[in-house]
Amino acid sequence: TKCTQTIQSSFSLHQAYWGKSFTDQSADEQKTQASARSNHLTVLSWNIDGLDDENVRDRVKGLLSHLGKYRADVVLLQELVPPCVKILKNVIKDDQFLEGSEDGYFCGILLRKERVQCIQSNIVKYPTTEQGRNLLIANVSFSGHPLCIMTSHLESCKTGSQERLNQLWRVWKWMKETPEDHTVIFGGDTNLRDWEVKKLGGLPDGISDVWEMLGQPEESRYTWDTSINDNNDIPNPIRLRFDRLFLKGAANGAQLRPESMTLIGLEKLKCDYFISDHWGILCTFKYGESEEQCVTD
Amino acid sequence: TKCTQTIQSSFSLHQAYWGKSFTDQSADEQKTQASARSNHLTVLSWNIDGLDDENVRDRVKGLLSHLGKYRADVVLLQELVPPCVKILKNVIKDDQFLEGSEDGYFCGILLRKERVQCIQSNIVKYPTTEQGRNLLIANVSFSGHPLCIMTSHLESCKTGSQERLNQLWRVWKWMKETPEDHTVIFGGDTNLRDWEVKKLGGLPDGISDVWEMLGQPEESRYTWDTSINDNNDIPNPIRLRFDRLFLKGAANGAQLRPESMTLIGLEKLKCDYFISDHWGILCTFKYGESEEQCVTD
DNA sequence: CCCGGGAGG
DNA sequence: CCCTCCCGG
Repeated sequence: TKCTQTIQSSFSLHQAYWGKSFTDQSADEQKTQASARSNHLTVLSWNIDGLDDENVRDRVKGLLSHLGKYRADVVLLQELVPPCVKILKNVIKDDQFLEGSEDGYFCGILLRKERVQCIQSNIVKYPTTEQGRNLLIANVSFSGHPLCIMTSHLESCKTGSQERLNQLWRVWKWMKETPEDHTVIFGGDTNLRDWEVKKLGGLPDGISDVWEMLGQPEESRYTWDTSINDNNDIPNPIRLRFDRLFLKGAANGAQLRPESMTLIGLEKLKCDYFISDHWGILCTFKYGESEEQCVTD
Repeated sequence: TKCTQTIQSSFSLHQAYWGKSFTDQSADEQKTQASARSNHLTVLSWNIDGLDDENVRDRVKGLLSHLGKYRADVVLLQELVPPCVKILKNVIKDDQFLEGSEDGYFCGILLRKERVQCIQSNIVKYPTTEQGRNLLIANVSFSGHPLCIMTSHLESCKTGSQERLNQLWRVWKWMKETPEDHTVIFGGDTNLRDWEVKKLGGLPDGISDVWEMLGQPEESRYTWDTSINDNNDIPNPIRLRFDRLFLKGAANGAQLRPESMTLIGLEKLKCDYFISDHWGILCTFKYGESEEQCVTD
């Protein structure tokens, strides 16, 4: 019976990812079609709270449902833990997996192989992290466009402010130093407070906050929100924009522009728990004409 | 016997102040002589930690010994509490007492009547204090010179930084607005960190830090020093210059200049405790020729 | 009246 | 992984 349970469980996890679990098939097909268009790129970033041991199986299943539903071209995960990675690899066969570490908790990048080809990947250490954080980078090709994908989980907690800003500075440095023919997308759990970015003098020239580019939509502002999410049993309503995407455009050629940003993971599981204490960010981008071409047209 | 004890205790307190308790009589006489010279002014500022209930009687006795030893013309005390005030008033008969409040803990000014005549006193509220702090002011006459004496205990703790700087700003404002024929001396527990003064752009024009005027003597730098003072059972060595004196010179006439600054209360009592967690500051000033007169001489 | 860590809301 | 309070170092 133990074996049967495992198979059934495994089956339900595969089913969660591969289908039959969502009723609105037409919406799924629309999304798949959007994603499949070669000038559209979808990116999903999510801190999945692998350090929380509550309701792990239900939560992983919920995660797989969302990954299967949206089939993002690029998935950026934070707080992965080895058991979770094992399950994801077992279920998801059409993605390439990059991981920031092998033990503890760490970031990961999932690339849909038929859409995004990895050229090179890189793990950058934060020399003064006290929480084992690092920066995970993938240089990829998407529809012939060179793209640099980055993710990280910056130092946590209010007390980690100084180190977090050190790390953010390093992320921005890497973005700036990426060859200028590459579009650069960073997505991750920055743990940033707005005043911290101000303290650094705002975003560097050439680097934009994707949420700001989209006009600061209120409904996708707070990615960590204890007024709704009670996974952490925090009684006070606190809402913060911890999870962010940064974009640096390529110097020439087609320009990648954000089209939409949606928060996911907002619904409770049957176990009365959310998939994570963070919402996920689903973001769509489109390659359009470059600025130069627009002007000369 | 209870009555007898009280009389004996009271006697020992009087003795602590009035004499027979210090062996180096010659040093005392020197100090008394210095103080008695009409162009010399002595100021003592001390946070006596009235909120600490340990060894109260021994500590008050120690305080009285120091007050009796130095007989400062002006004594500025912080963290006075009513029982302590009662004792001081009972023992010290030749001083005028000004108090910032009647309950809780508060500042006080003691003026040697035969040397310093109080013209007017004033209590200035800090509108946003969360710790009941205020500014106590005395306009006095010393050897015919108009003098404004101020003391305060600015908002405590690192977290009180913003409020503390509001209060400091207010102190400086009152110093600046004192009639220009008055010399102004502020002394008290400022709880300041050096970076906070920097944040305010340094000292205002016309106001000086007396410790700086004396060339920043290292031996009287730290008035709160857990590397020596273990009253608070803090194992880490932390040294801060919380207690400060500010001086604004008079616009004309004789100029008051600091001559020396000494920390007091550095010795442990028999009960293996210090009088306070702060050292006291004993400062001597001298009236000299005004700058104008120096130049024209 | 320092600082950091742990518990509880 | 919010905040505040309390305690110990």
